[in-house]
Amino acid sequence: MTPVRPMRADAVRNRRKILDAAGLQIATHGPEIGMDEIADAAGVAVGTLYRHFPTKTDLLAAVIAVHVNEVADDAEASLERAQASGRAVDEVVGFLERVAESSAQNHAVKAAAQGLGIEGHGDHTDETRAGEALRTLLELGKADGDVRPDITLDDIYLLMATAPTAQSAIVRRRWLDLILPGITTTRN
Amino acid sequence: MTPVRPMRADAVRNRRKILDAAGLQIATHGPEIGMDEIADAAGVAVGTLYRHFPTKTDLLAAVIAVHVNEVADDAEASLERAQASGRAVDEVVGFLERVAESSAQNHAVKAAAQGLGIEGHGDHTDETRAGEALRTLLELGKADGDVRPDITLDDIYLLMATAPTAQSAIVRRRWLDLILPGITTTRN
Amino acid sequence: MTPVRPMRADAVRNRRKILDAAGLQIATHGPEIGMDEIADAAGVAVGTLYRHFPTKTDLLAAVIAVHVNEVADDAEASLERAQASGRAVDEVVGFLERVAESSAQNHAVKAAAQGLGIEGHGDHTDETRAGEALRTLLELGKADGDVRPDITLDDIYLLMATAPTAQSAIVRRRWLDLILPGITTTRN
Amino acid sequence: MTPVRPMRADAVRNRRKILDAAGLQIATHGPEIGMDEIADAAGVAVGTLYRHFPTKTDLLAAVIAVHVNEVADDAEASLERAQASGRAVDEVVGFLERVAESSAQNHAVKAAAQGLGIEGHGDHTDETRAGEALRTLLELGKADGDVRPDITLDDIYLLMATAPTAQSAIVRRRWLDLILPGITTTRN
DNA sequence: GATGAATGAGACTTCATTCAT
DNA sequence: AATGAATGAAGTCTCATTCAT
Repeated sequence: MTPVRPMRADAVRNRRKILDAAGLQIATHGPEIGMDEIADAAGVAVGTLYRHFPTKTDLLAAVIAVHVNEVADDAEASLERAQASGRAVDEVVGFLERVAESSAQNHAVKAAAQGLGIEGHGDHTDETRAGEALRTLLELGKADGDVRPDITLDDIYLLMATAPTAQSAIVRRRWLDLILPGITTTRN
Repeated sequence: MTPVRPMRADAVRNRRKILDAAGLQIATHGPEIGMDEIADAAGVAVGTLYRHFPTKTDLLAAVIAVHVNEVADDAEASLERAQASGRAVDEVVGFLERVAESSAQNHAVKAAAQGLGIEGHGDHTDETRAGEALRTLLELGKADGDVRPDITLDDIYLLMATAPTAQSAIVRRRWLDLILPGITTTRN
Repeated sequence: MTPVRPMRADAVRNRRKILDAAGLQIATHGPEIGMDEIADAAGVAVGTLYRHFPTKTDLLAAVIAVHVNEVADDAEASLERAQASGRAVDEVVGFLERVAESSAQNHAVKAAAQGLGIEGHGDHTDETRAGEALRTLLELGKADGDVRPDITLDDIYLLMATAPTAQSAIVRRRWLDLILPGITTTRN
Repeated sequence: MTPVRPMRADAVRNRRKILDAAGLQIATHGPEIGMDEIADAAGVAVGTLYRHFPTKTDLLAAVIAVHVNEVADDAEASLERAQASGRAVDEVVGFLERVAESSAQNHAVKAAAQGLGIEGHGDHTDETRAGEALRTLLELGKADGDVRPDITLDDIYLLMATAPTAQSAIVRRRWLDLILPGITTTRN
């Protein structure tokens, strides 16, 4: 699966620079940002950008994939902590909080989240990783009696997709407060 | 406040045709739909479209205003029914359900909803109407003991803004189920 | 078949300007000339060019169609003269001479000629007109005993397609001399 | 005249691979084929291609030169056979037939042929070889009384340049039939 | 007022050529 | 000497907006 010949060091560096710049530009100006601007921001020429991502769509997909990857990492880390601490609900809550917090990546992340539950073309590895970690996390929470027994993985995806990512910390916190009673059994 | 010279009858008709067409086209194809397509769908020429709305932004704003207006109507109707029936929570829930249901109007409605709570350019009459009706509705619900006492108008706006408007009826219903425990006192 | 609403006068003017400019530019610089250059040469903006011809291919096709049309006119005129004068061979020769002479239109005409016998998408009217006139012309020439009896319309097309359109008058004349013995019965 | 430092064996090999690939690609896709595609087809990297041919134009010229060389070989072989057999006309005809037959090389060959009579940059050796052989061949034919006495070398070049190289065998054969009466004295 | 043709900046993408590895 | 990544000018086409009819 790995390419026979590894990428040249500078190519790798450029790929990352482009991905970073694209993520930032898209987050700042939305996906309608021009390819030239992204190339500028990455400090490369357009041609280089197109060598790495033959199409704007490809670039967008790659940016989303990066986020899906990060989300998957986060989910797995959350699960590990939950297994160590025994406080699964807290990790569920923390996970949702952080997802909503990725406001910087705005639309892209939301699209990624929706992709998690809905679409997904190409390598689904990260989607799967995230899904499995989150499912286990939920089970742990249910076993603890802290997560409502009818909550499913799709519910989490739905909340991820509707999180107010572009809002202030206060609003995001309030959103969590509104959402939590629906997924936890906490009496309040 | 009313314009000195009233609009010619056909101009009024055109304005409505354009607004309807724009709403539909935007809902169907997103806001990146071309002005020509909208004009076509409205059965007028672009020039006419631009006479009524000097800018695409203006048109979008007008489309949103229409929805804000509808939402305001809905809010007031909900309030009236609540006052008659004494079941305010039900009306709050129904209201949120219908808002989420405006999926056909997709992006536009969400923008409208966000506009409600956050921005608001031009005539705020409808925003005000909606706000007042909803606030009263919430008070009624709290008085009944059915709505959590800490729920504010902004909370409703936040939920409206994050409703999964573009999803299926099942998903929207599930979202309501997840959301309701956060705003009601219902034990379940 | 004719559009209900006739083209606006200025649109017609522009269409012609574009077609003329395109013909000249293509003849001068080949079909790889840029759309912007053609627009400039026509004295219009690119947008106008694209309004009239949605695609470069469409423009090329239109330019060719113009030439096919001219060739058809020429063929019919040749036939008429032949019927009047009774000298069909002379008209065949003259026709071929003029076709080779359209050097200004270079590749485009050659493509058109090839299109006559081979391809042809859309309105074949002119192809048909040219074909019928030329066929009759050949029959006349054969009846006179001046055109070899085995010469077919396709032979004429083949010669049109291989005429040295881009060469000097002297070369074109020499080409005719080389070609004529093959189609005429003239003893020399 | 020979380079001081002989090419390295692998460089020679690469040069030939490139030339072959270029010839094939150009014949298949036309001269607008990309340098990368040619390099790929040759199994080398673009850099290597550019080391051998500093410019696309240079590469095209080299491809043409290959064909000119082949044509020269063909012309000389034809002459030799004519001298042996005493049937010069047959060799003229055969030569033209084979030239038209190089359809695979399409545009390139035609460009080469035109180059023969008109341009010619760099080493004219092959042009000269071809010219001398063909001229002698014509003289032989005229001496036999089979080739029209007014036919010149330029006439042959003109026919080579206008041969329907890209057409089917049937069409090419028909073209020969049309052309031959112009250059031979054969009564038919 | 309505119409729809014209405008032209800007978007995405390609490709001959250069240059670091 | 080969490799293939980087460059960036240029090409085709779109679309919000203007303006002659």
